[in-house]
Amino acid sequence: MSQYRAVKGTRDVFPDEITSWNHIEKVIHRVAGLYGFHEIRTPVFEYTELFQRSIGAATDIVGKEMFTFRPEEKGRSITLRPEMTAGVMRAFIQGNLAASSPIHKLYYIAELFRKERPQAGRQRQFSQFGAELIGVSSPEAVAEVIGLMMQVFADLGVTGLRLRMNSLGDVEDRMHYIEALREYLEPHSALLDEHSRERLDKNPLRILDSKNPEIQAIIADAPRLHDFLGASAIEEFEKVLHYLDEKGLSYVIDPLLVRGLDYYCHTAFEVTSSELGAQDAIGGGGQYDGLAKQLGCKSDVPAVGFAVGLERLLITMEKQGLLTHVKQEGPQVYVVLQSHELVAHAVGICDVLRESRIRSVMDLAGRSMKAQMREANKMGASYALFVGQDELQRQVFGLKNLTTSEQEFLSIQQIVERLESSNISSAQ
RNA sequence: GUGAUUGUAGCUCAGUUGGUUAGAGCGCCAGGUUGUGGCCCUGGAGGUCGGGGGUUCGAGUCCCCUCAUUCACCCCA
Repeated sequence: MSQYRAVKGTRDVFPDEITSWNHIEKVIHRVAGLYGFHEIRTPVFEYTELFQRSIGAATDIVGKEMFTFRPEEKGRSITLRPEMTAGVMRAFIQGNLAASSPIHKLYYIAELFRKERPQAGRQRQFSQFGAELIGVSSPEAVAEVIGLMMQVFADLGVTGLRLRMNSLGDVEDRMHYIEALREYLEPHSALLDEHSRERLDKNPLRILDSKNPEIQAIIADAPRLHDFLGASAIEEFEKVLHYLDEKGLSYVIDPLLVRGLDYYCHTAFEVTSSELGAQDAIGGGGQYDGLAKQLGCKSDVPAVGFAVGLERLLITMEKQGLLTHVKQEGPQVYVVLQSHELVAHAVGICDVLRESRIRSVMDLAGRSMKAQMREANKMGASYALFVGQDELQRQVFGLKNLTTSEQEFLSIQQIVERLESSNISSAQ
């Protein structure tokens, strides 16, 4: 056991798993492009106030889950990003993107950090793919964003997901509701657990999605958020649902769905996977029409977005057997040396092959031919190319097809031609 | 932050009521005649049994502490 381990809640991704990641990322880039979204990258850390102001100082994320530090003793406090929306919005405002176009469609694949106790599907460093549509948050825009997210799942072959929808109304609706909820809960406060009691004045909405059955019983008779929504909010929400119907996306309306970030309003949604255990949210998002202004933007900038947990997506896909076919590509040629003294010739041959874009490897460890053949086989090489005294003298080398076991003797030039043509056919 | 769980070779795990040089499978390395893989066979390397203390004639096996893991609460993607 090594003295040095990866930090708690972090992990290494080794080459055999990278192929799965590449596969997922490729689909994300393709689908995002299909919907006209452009990639954005922002710094991994931001000034701490950005998150306090956007996510909400009373939220758990900001309250106790952030990696915060002060690089200079008297300098400003900095935080490793616990989510992406705040940073993207900050960049949007700072870069004055609004000046170039009223609408911006951005997406990202990014590493995030949250100081939580690690558990299945929950790491301290994790990655999300997400999209932010900034400038409009009409029902069409909301539906497009949800459509993008669901199509990524669909294109990856993921099944059995549950999409839950809710409307939080506008800020005023919400204020009224929070008051009513607080009024209802106050008399029950003795029955609430410690967490919920604390939230009662800080963030009462969060009590709604508590997993504690006793609290759920109390919540059952609580006033409903839906009854506090204005007519326009209801109308908008129904339009969103209509678009989802049109797209053939199935969903359930969950009046208790509340998201943990303060900036959400109107439509909120979450996708859960039954393959996941306790941490079953694979993606979620909603509208955040007020965020830009909260961050100092002069004009109102409505927006919608979502984020998908890539580790959770990966776990789900693994459980559904969607990654077994994604394998690392083996080399086309494994150059087998008769003896290690000929190593310089093998280097030269590899150079020639690689110049012709033929993926080739050779043994660098000086192993026996048998070991080299075994490795070639294990790597999934298509051909073995034998280099020995005879070959070098005659300048004709044995090329063995490792699937058919057929072997022929060819010059390097002929070998290059042979493999280049197989390159072309495999590319098609 | 709280609770529980586990911690023996690179990986997955066995290790009987505490008793001699700690095992298996897979993987790795080398062989199975003269320059050639996938199957099979043989051999080999590799572990201060997470770390520290204690009980005992004797501890991988019991006790305490510590570190780490995993799962759940919580939170969220």
